[in-house]
Amino acid sequence: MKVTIKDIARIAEVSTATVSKVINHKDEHISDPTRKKILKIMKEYNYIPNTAARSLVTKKTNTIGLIIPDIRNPFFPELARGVEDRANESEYNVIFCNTDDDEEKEEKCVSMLIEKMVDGIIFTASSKRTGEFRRFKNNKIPIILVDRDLDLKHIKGRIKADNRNGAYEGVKHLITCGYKDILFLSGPYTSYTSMERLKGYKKAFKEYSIKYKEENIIEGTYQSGWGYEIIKKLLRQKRKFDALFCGNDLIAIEAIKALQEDGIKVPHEVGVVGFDDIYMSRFIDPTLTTIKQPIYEMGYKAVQMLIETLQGKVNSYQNILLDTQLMIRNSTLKK
Amino acid sequence: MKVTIKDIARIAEVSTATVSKVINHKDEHISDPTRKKILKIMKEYNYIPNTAARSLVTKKTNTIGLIIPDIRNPFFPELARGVEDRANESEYNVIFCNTDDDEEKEEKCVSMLIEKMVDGIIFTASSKRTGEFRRFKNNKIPIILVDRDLDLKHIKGRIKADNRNGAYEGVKHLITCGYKDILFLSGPYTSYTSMERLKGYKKAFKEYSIKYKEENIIEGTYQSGWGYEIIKKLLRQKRKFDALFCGNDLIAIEAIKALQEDGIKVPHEVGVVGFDDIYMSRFIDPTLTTIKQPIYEMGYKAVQMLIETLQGKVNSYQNILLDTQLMIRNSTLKK
DNA sequence: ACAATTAAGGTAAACGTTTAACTTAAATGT
DNA sequence: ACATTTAAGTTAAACGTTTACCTTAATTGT
Repeated sequence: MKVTIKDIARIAEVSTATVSKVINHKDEHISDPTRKKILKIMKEYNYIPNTAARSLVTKKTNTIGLIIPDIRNPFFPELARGVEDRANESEYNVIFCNTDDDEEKEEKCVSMLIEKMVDGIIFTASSKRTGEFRRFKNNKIPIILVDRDLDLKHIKGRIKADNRNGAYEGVKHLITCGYKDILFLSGPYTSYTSMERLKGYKKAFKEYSIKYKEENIIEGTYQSGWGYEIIKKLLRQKRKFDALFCGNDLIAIEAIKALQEDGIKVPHEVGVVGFDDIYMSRFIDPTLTTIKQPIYEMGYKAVQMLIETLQGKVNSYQNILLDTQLMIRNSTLKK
Repeated sequence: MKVTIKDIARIAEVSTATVSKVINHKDEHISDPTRKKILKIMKEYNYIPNTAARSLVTKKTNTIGLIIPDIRNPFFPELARGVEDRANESEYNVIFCNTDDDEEKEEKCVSMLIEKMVDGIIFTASSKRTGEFRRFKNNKIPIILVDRDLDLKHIKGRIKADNRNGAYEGVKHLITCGYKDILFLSGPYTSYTSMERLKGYKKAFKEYSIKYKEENIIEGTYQSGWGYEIIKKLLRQKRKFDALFCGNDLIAIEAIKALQEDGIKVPHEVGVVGFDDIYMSRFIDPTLTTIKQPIYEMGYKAVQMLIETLQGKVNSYQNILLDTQLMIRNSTLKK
C-alpha cells in the first residue's frame, strides 16, 4: 500500500502543505525540528512522491522526449548517451522514440510525447518533413533540433556540426592526396546534413578549380546495406572512380567491404573518406579516414540548451555550430 | 490554452463521463450520434488527453522502463529497438536509463522509474548487485530480466540466450579446427552471462578430454578498450596461444586489431571467435566468426512477456531460453 | 505600549481524469 | 397492464499533489 503525503502529514501531525513545502525545499517558514521530523518519517516510511499528481498541478513532468530515426544506426547511441547524461544531471528522464524517418511514425511519436506531457523534445531526423505537426496546434512544447533543419514555431534552438566545412575538409584531403574521380555517396537529399555536405563537396572542387561531375554525386540512404549495394552496382556498370567521399561511416565501411570483395585495394586503388567517426571506424581494415563529429557533445549540449530554455534562463533562439575534425587514417593515401 | 475533457463535454452538451467513455471505448451505452458528435468535436478542437490526470486515477502510465549498462555498447541498441517496437505496438512508451554497471546509478534509475510510476521494468545489466533495491520495499512493479540473473521479489520473468551452449559450440568449433591453446577473454565474472559462457568453455574441453588451463581464462570487462589492452599485455608477456574465445564481439574486434598491429595473422596464427554477432562483425577484416544471439528478439519478447503480465494474461513466472547460432566466417580456419 | 512585521504553519481549492452508483425513459415479457 | 430489463446517459467522489491565501502568536520598531 503506497504511502502518500497525507499519511506523512498525519503521522508527523502537520498539514500536507507543510510536508509539501519541505519536499520541495520551499521551507523558509518551517522550523528546523518540524523539517527534520518530516524528513525522518518520509525516510522511515519510504515515501515516494506521485509524479502524476504533481505533474497535474505543476504542468511539468521532468521528462524530455528524444526522437531519432533508428537507435541501431551507430550515430545515435552516442547521441542518446549524451542526451541521457545531461538530462540526468538535472533530474530529467528521457523517453525515446524511433521513427525510421517515416512521417507517420514521426507524427505518432510527437503525439505520444505530447500526451505524456514531456517538457521538451530533442528532435533528430533526416526526414522529408516540411510542414507542421498536426498535433502541435495548441502546444508550446519547446523543441531543440539536432543536426537537422526544420521550420516550426516551437523551435527554441538548433545544434549541429559544421557539416559543410567537414565535407570540404574531407574532399580537400582526397584531392590533395591525388585522387581524381571522387564520388560522393550521399545520404538522402531530403536530409539537411546531406545537402550541407554536398555544398562542402562542391566547395572543395571549386577551390581547386576542378569541375565536379553531376553523375559523381549519388543519392542514397542511411539505412544499412546501401553502401554495399551501390558499390556492387557501380562495379557492375564498370564505373570509373578512384575515391569515395561517403555520407557516413556506415556507408564507407560497407563500401570498402564491397570493394575488397572485388579485389580492389583500399587505399591504393580507391581512397575512402567517411563521416561521423564511429567507434568501429578504428577497427576495420584499413582503418577509416573520416570526419569526426562531436556526437556525444551534440546530445549533451542539446539538452543543456533545452533545460536552460525551460528554466527561462534564456529565451532567444540559439544556434550552435560545432567543429568537425578530419581524422586521417589508412583508407586514404598520399599518392 | 489546453482543451480538456470538460471543454469537450460542454461543447457537446454531455457530461464528462460520457466523453470519457467514448475516449476509452467503454461506450456500449452511448448512442451512435452522440459518439460521433463527441469524436468530431475532439478532433476539431485537437483534444489531447492529459496522461497525468489519467494516471492519477488509473494507476497506470503506459510507460515502461528500460535499464541497460550503456547504450553505446553495440549489444544494446539492437535490444532497445526490440523493446521499443514491441512497446509501441501496445501503445507503451519507453524511458531508458544507463547505469554503467554502477550500483549507485542502478539504484537511482530504479528510484526514478518508480517515481515516474512505470508499469514495468526491463532490466539488463551485468552488474555485481546481489541484494534488493532500497526503494522496492512497498512496490510491486513487475520486472523482466534480460540476459541476467537476479533474485528479486518482483521478477515476473526472465529471457536470455543459451549462453552456455553458445559458448560450447564456439569453443568446440575452435577445437575441431585444430586450435590448441585457446584463451577465454571473458567478461566480468560478476556477470551471469560470463559465468554461463565459462561453463560452455569448460564443457567443450571436457567433451574432448582436454584439460583446460586455469591461466587461460582471463577475466576482463565489457568496456571498450579492454580487448585491445589485454592482447597487448599478453604479447608483452610472450604468452603462448593460438586461439581466442571472446566474451563478446567488441573484445574480439579489438583483440584482432591488437594482434594485427603486431603482425600476427588471423586466422592463420591465431583463430578468434566472438559472441553476439553485432552488425560490424561482418565488416571487419577478417570477418568475425561468432555466436549469434537473437538480440532484437530478446528485447521484443521481454516486452511481450511484460505486457502479458500487466494484462494479467499470465501470472506464473516465465523463463525463456533462446537459441544461439554459430556464424562461421573468416577469423577461424580449419587447419 | 501599541502598530507593524515576521515566523510557522494551516485551509481548501485546483489540476484533469475515471468510475461506481444512480437516474430516467423506453422497450420488452408475460 | 404492469413488472422487469435495457439503453443512454448523469452525478459526484476520488486520485495525490501544490499553492494562493489565511491565521495565530511572537517579535520588532518607535
